[in-house]
Amino acid sequence: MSDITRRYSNQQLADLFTRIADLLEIKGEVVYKILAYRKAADSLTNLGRDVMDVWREGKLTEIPGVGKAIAEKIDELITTGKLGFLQKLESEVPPGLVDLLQVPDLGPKKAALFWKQLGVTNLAELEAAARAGKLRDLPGMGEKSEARILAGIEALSRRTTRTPLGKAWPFAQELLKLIREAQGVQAVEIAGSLRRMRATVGDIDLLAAAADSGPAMQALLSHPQVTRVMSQGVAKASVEFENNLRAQLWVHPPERFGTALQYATGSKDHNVRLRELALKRGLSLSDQAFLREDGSELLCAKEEEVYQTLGLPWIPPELREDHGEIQAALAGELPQVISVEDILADLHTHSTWSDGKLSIREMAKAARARGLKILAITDHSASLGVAGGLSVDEIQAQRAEIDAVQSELGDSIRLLQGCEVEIRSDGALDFPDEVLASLDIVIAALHSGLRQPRQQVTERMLSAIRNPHVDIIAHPTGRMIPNREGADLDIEAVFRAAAERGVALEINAHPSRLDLDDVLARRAVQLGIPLTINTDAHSEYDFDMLPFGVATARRGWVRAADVINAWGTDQLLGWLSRRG
DNA sequence: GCCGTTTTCGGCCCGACTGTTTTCAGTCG
Repeated sequence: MSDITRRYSNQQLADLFTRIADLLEIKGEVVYKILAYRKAADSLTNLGRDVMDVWREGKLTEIPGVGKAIAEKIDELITTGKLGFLQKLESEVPPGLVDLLQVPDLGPKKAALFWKQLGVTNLAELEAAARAGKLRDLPGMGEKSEARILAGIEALSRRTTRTPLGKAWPFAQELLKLIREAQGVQAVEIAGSLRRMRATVGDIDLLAAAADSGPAMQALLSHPQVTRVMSQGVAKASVEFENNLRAQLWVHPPERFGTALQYATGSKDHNVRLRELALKRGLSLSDQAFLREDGSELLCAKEEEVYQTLGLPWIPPELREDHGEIQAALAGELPQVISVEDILADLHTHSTWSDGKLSIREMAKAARARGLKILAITDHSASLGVAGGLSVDEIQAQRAEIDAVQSELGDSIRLLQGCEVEIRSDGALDFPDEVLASLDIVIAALHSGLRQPRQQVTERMLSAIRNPHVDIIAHPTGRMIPNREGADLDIEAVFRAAAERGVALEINAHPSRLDLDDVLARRAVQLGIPLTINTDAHSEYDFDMLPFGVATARRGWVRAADVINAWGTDQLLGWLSRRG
């Protein structure tokens, strides 16, 4: 085997193959080759393992969607740091053209048209050509199309990235309420990536059931914050809001709601698989209905009926990514994924002792009101000065207050004293072992030095995991959505150490973290690592972020048995006391 | 370019909407 010239992350490789797909598409290559590159890119993003490890094992072609040709390209990249195929492609198709594909309503055919007819090679040149009125005279173009592209370019500069789940969800609830109240609306549901609970969403997809689509459509279009109506038909409309969010509403008759909801929920790849399955059964599946070979329709009012018709159990939306869920469902091996009701404890919360907004008593009451049986107060340790970290003396004083609140609240909820202890930049923990030993639960976390080199930051994490008093690693990668990537951890090494020591890794439920993410959570489960889903609550409101963490776990195929705070009280307390 | 209860070649999903067109191509999800 040749040596490594350059290390690539899964995402870097995925981005390169996406780029190849974009360039090939503009070039006019056959669609299935393009789809193959996109499939490989998606597969790499969702692999859950470091592709470098897979390469080292010589098992690249075992990655779904990676065959001989793409494996050779990955190998060439790693061993030489370059890819001849891509270099040649970029000499044939100006690389700046891929940016054009970001413009709404502008796809590869038009990008090629502007390039070949007008010599446009990047976004700036396209904008200039549009302003000069040069687009409208091209074949298939007109004044409206030109204006649309210009507006799209401007929208692009306004737009940031995808919208975090935590921002899109409450706004969608507001829209849902509005549409539900419209006349004749029998049902309305969130669909798309938001229903699948992806960490970020491109837009908000909504689906309503009504015999007459008019009132539901009108309800959306008349929302006071709508700044632009992007399309508007009988069955579908899409709009943009002041906050730059976009929403899309489909309205279908109630008797067709099942197929429509299934269709609108996606993912696209999941739907493609379902349609393939339908064809094998002599049925054609669309958002409207199943079509039999004799031309008659089979309608589904409920989504369950769509799956039933295909011989499948209903598949939870969070699993619908074509990441093996259909094969698992066919084999009767779909996991019973965890639900919010399974969570009986919150093991990572803060009080006014550090940077929380509520006292221990208030936190305990808020947790109890939400049905939790156990609450761990885990304030920050001293070196996290910005968060008012506690000194050793303060930690000891805090115990008395926790005991007092415990005796006041009796058996209604069990309080644990813990700490979110800082993993210092040299890898040492913030408190001496005897202090950690006195606590009921110890969470270790990185908050600083996240940009350290891979080996250094990984070593810090490993030394924390190896400390016998550490029970949980909070938000392991330290990513912040949408702005900060996680630390450059050798996550496989972290997983190995956690599996060996039985240390639980957290899925932090806050929508700005969701860390571990779905992909890593799934890998952790495969390795038998205990997980924990916590809110990291700093206020009462934060407790309500739990569903985001649970959804992330569901996306990672996590079952209740994999999550220590979904265990029974005795089992969890037993686990903690055995760890010491 | 990938893949295999259709198996080493020949397949690889479906419809709405828009703007351009007089019947369709491009884009999107």
